[in-house]
Amino acid sequence: MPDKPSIDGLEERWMAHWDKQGIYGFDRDATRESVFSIDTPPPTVSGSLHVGHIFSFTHPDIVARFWRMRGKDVFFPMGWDDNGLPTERRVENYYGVRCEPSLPYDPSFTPPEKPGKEKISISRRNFIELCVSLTEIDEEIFKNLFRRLGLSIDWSLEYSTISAPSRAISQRSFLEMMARGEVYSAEAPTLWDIDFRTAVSQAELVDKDRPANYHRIAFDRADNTGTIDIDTTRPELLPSCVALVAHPDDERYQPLFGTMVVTPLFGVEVPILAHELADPEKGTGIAMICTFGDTTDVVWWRELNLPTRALIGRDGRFLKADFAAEGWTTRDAELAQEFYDAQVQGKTVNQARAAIVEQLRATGALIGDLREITHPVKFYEYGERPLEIVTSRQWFVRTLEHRDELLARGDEIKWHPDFMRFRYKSWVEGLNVDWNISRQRFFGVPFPAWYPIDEAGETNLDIVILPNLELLPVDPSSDAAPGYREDQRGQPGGFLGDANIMDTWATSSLSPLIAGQWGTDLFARVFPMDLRPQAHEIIRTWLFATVVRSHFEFNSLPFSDALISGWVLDPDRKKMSKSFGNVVTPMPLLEQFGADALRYWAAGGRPGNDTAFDEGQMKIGRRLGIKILNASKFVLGRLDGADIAGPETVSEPLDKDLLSLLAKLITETTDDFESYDYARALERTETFFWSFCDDYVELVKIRAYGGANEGATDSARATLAIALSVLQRLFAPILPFVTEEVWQWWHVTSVHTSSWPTVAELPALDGAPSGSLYRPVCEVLEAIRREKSSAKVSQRAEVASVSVRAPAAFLDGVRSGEDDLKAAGAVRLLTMEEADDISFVVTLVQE
RNA sequence: GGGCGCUUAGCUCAGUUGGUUAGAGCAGCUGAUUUACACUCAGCAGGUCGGGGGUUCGAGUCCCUCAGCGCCCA
Repeated sequence: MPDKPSIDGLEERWMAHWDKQGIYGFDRDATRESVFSIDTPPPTVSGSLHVGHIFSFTHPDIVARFWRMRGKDVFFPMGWDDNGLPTERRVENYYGVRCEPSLPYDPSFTPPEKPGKEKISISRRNFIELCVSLTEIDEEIFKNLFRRLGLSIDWSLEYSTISAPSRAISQRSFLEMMARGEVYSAEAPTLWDIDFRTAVSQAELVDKDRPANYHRIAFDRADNTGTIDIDTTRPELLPSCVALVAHPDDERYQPLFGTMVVTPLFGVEVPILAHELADPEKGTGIAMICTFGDTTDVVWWRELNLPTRALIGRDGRFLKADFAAEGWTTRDAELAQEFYDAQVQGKTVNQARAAIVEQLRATGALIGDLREITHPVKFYEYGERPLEIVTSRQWFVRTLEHRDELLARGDEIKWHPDFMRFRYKSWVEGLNVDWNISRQRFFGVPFPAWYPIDEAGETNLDIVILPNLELLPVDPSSDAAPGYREDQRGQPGGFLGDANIMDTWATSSLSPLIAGQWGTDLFARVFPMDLRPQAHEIIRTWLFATVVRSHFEFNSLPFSDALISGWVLDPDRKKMSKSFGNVVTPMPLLEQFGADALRYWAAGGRPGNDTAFDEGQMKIGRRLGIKILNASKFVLGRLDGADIAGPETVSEPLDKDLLSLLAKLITETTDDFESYDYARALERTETFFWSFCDDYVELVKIRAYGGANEGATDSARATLAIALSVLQRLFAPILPFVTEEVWQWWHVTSVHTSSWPTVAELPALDGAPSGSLYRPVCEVLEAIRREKSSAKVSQRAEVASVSVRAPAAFLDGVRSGEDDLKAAGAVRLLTMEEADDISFVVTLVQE
């Protein structure tokens, strides 16, 4: 025990010690019943580290530490989500490169020190190599932070979502879904980002409010009896128009249902149809359906069996169109073609809009002025331009037809806090397309699939060649299809590898399988997991996807409980995010306040509660740590090391009463931790601890030094020792470093592998109501202090007399601490008199 | 448009199933000072519990309603 204990430098010392002792290692022989398993969120390492990582990873660590002390074999792995578009973007910006799949591999390529003005095009393999090497560096930085924070991770269980084992598991799960018919490929309208040139899924959409203009356009009725006006924000899609639509109850349009109109400029005949999704309040109440302007168009197209006239290409420019083609009834195909070829084809959306609007105005089909509006537009979450919907071949997981089962799974989860179940429910209820898991990108898990090329050189996408499980992981763009030679790639009679990669969530949703090493004996020892800790913004992605995969693969939940952390808000209560520029980086904070102090702040964030970044709380946490050091030093200094007395030594009623309060604290905090209310447990423990230091320790200080009554001295010492031991352990899950420090002053093993305190280890209580003695004593002590404070004298100043008038029960309490009160308050005379009300008269010794 | 949260002291938040005079910490103010701790201790002050209505012997807590903030879904 040091003379001057210090809060600084504890992290380094104890981390090294824990590593050496391997105290957080998972017992590979543990049975499922004895295990508490955590499906740790694999952070996206290409994102920047911020204080939110401290916040949200502290929470599961507190839970892990609690259950470890409760005797569970805690399975607490760590993974890194490195595959996916965020990493690609980071590599592109970090090195100034761009992936160009048509380029050959350059084994001698080294990236420039600093990114140049122009992006360098490199091969897919070179690009992926950069992704791998950069994520390794990023992962090391994250790992350092998490170790410094004291997360009780078993680092031998570390994984990454792009590693070979992860790829093998991801591909295996895909193949099993194929075999069960849960995944399919189809040519379908696809949400498409024209900059990243990839499909995205519904879960990756965000609505952004954007200004737009309503254009009122007149369609001639086919029988020349007049015109129908529609409002649209996307007049450029006029050549893709396949119908007009109004609400079936809309009396204005009811007579027109089934009749035909003619599109302006292009002269294509389209029907007027009825559908509930048409909003009578919006514009003129009748809308044009184009293939495809938005997701509602897709619904109309599907449900009304409309033709496809998709004209926007994967680069966001208009494709070729043939107005004389079969299925198009065009009044003057030649005229339409001429205008389209000259003004629309090859143009971007904005260019085409300008040309079409100009022509509409010239022909008089544009009615009145444009009307400015602001409306929500769908974007890919990382995208800069609105999504388009293009037709492409993609892999889909069947979620829509399992909606009811998936909703039932959501009900089965124990959510902390409970109201988070609504996030899941409303998401599942709002699903409108199957889960698209294929991406036209580079750094991800490839689909284990090839397609045969016939003798004529045509690829047959309807025949999928799949590998055997023992070959996994495979890369169809470098591994030949089973039964083929590499030189048959792309040749007539040969094969073609599937060039797509999987969505990041398609792999990270297998985190329980990856961390649990599916296919080995470990898996059954940890699955289904006990806990999924995560942030609420990824309920619709990671949590939902994990439930889907586990439902299909095991017909079970992947975890029983979900612990949802809130956000870290800046002091102005705005969400911390890179784009706001209000992100706080954690390392300087760790250095300034220490890990325990940051954990203290994080522990104040109840499940689901957004929590303001607050250095004040960190200071308080640091102060608490210092107090624990000093209080421990004092109490342990009162005990002669060797003869720490057991519970049977506690003889004084006042001491027993204090311990009865401690028993209550143990019961309550244990309940709190079991129900994931670590914040409440901390609050109770902290309150008890400060009162213990300021009141109890002060009261028994003199007695504990030793005096005439040996039994009373031993009783005080034993009580101090018991309380200290319990308090150190109650704080341990939240403040692992300082509690380890003080624990090892009097124990040879770690506090983190000690057993959680129980009421049973305390002295048997006499059944007296908790605090009935201790509290009156504290009240008298307070009265004495108050008097000294208002007289502006030292707390050590002598008191001539204290007279207490109170009911008998209160006086019994005071009597139990009579000697302690006189010693602690420097009181010469303490008198008691029975009365109905409580009152004190404190008379100081006159100087 | 539907849903979910939140609104309590200057600030950050507790307040379990309705029950004495609504709590804590920080900040503020007044003091104390060397035998665990100035990285300390004691004390004081500070609130119409977002507004309105209702149920009840009794409402921060339950019901209705309005307002503001935040988020989720469409």
